[in-house]
Amino acid sequence: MLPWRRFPLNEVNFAAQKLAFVIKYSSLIVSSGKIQDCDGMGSERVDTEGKARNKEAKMKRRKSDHGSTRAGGDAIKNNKKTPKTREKTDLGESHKKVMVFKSENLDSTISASESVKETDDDFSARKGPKIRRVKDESMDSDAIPTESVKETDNDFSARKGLKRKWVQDESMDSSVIPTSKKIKHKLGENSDEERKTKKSNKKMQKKVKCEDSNECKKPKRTKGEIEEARQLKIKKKEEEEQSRWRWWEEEKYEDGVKWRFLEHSGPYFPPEYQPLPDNVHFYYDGKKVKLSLAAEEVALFFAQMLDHEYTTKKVFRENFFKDWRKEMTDAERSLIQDLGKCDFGEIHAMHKAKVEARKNMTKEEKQALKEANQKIVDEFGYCLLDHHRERIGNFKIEPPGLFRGRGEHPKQGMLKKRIQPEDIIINCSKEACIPVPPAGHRWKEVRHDNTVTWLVSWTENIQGSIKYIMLNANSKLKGEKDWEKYEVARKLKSCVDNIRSQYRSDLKSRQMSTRQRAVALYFIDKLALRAGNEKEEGETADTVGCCSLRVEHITLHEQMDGKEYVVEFDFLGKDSIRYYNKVPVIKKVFKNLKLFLENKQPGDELFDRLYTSMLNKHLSSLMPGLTAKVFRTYNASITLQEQLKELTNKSDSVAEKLLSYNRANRAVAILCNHQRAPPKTFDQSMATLQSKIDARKEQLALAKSGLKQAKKEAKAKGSSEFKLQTLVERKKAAVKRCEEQLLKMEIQATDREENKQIALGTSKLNYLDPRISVAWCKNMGLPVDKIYNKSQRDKFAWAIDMTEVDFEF
DNA sequence: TTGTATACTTAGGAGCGTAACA
DNA sequence: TGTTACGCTCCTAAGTATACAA
Repeated sequence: MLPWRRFPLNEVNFAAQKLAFVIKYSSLIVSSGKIQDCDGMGSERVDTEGKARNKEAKMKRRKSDHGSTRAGGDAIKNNKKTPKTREKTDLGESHKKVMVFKSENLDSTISASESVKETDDDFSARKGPKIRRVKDESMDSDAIPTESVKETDNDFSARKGLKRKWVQDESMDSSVIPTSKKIKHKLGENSDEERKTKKSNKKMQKKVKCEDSNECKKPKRTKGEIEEARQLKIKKKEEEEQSRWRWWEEEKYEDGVKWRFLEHSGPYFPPEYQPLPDNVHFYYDGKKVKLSLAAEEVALFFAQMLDHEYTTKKVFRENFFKDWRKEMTDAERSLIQDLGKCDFGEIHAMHKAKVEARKNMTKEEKQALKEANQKIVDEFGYCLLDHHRERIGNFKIEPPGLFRGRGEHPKQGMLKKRIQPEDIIINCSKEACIPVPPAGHRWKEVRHDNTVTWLVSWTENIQGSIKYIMLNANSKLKGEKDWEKYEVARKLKSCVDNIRSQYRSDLKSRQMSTRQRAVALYFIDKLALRAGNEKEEGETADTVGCCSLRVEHITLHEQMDGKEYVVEFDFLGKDSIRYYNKVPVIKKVFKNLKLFLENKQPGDELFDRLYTSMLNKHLSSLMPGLTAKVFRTYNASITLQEQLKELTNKSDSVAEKLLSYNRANRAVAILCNHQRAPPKTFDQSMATLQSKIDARKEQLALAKSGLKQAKKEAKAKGSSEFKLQTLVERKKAAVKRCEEQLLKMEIQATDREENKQIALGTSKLNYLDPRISVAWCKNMGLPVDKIYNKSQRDKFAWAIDMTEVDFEF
């Protein structure tokens, strides 16, 4: 049976869930929908007072906890501070029994002999005075034997260890580096030209379309021309391959040094604001008002967004109006007091017309625009890093506009100010040509720091955070980091069993903070949750990760859906994406969670004695370089590898193999909760596809009855009738064709439905060791470009080049 | 020791171009 | 030939992790 057949159309809504059953960690199903609008759930549940209280209490505890380590453990503090909790720590009869961990999945790491006993004594010890004498040894780095972290020959760190002392290459001298072309900053220079061209072209546009439609047509290419183009493509590919910097064959610099020579053209600034044309007006309270340039520009930002839901949100409108008024003159400010009385209609219409015009540009206009953009890329889009020309990822300064935070962001609608050269810090080599600032301007600073990878930085005004211009994903600096990331994750593979044993035994630690750490680690490992750093309140949307989970985010069920000890998670994670999951956990985790919840309000922190910094410090003591994030990479990659093994056969067709690859990828995306908003036209396109399927089914039925009829006639008139025999053959072929088309459509429908809310790209680009995919392609006899597009192949060039068929993550 | 700054990765959406299809 | 769906690129927000200064 083909894999897709496992999910017939009428069950596709459950496809993602079903798919999750084939994942090793069967409890990882995320059966949620995505929250587009954080309705009551978030805001109702958020007990802001509780959060503030929480934070303060946590801070105090942080101080006392540090002290308590010396004083004999935080259990004492716990007793002092929360007597009620202490009274309620009787975990019942079950703790008198010997507990044996279920031997499945993650749990399998604990053997029967390792099963943990937890008796009332343990708890009374935690409660009683004895604890005062108990030294906290749980943080002892010896807990995991260092021998367990073995390095293999191909280990990255081993490679690091073999570091060759960097010999100053004479050719790196700035005098030898070809001087970059004269760097010229054209603050908005292009836009004028473009606008003029567009204007004149616009007039001609319809004429050209009607009169010269024949000229616009591409002349049909001859066979020779097609072959020539093919050869050219191959040649280009070869050239590209030859000119590729094979940095993975070179030695790394000493720690911290990122480059020896760096030269670039600086950032590309967005065009200056162009005032509204005379026939476009803003109205306040029904009266025409001519705004100052600064106020007009901000009004345009708002008008441009009128079709977006953002502009209907109270917070967005209030923030916008507040910031807009700051840009107004005194007179404007005293006049414009109510956003509801503002009429941006004409400005909005002008913007829409511009968008429409851009869509309707002629081929020539589009080509001219493309060339102009290419020119900008050529000038600003590359830098010289050591000997090599590297592509820059984001060389354009972010244009001003209204801040679009995700979810219920308290700062949405605020004005994102225009960045000036005076805000910009340039980073390049001392020997390099320093980029020239736009005429009449100067840079904030020029520095020469080769321990960082950024070329340009500035501080944005919304959150006060620093923005950077860095290299493209296919660059050495990014690739090397990526490789290193996967090597650390691979290293975790060799010691994950020990780490799991450790946190399992920590589940019955006498120290509350150690228990909390153990439960958090259990979640991070089992569910691939993010660490959950602390966030400044009121600065961002109310989202959480593992360590910042609050009481309101989990519900405990002793029994649920026929399973024991189920934890129901419901919270907003990164980007305000909802995480909803019902997970059976081991009894010890469940009991601990019960304990952590005691005497807490919904807005209180679940892990009130845990910080990501503590957690990571502990993890790095278990394995160098280990942080919470590494578990996500490790579990994602190992899941892909296992799923590929499970789902694919060498005898499968190419289509089947690719479907299996996507399914394995999808399993990881579900694990990591990578969701996307269903495409706007999803229902419509599914309906269209379904009607096509129905039509095809009818067609098939007709074809089948036609075939039956033809066979009947042929039989009646005898097999010698040649014409009738041909007709039968033709009908047979029609039926076959119909069936194949139907099959194809059904696969398409299933695949589309399964992918409705799942984003595969994020895991593919950030979590899946590319060497697994490359080795799989080699094993399956598939070209890598079946699974990686051009830019992905560039990003993973190191993996494509070095991976052998027998690679194991 | 703790808060803050900094550097970097991870993330989903918008918009555009193009392949597939009727 | 026109329409539609989808893949790709760009954009920038939102995380993680750590270095550093008070």
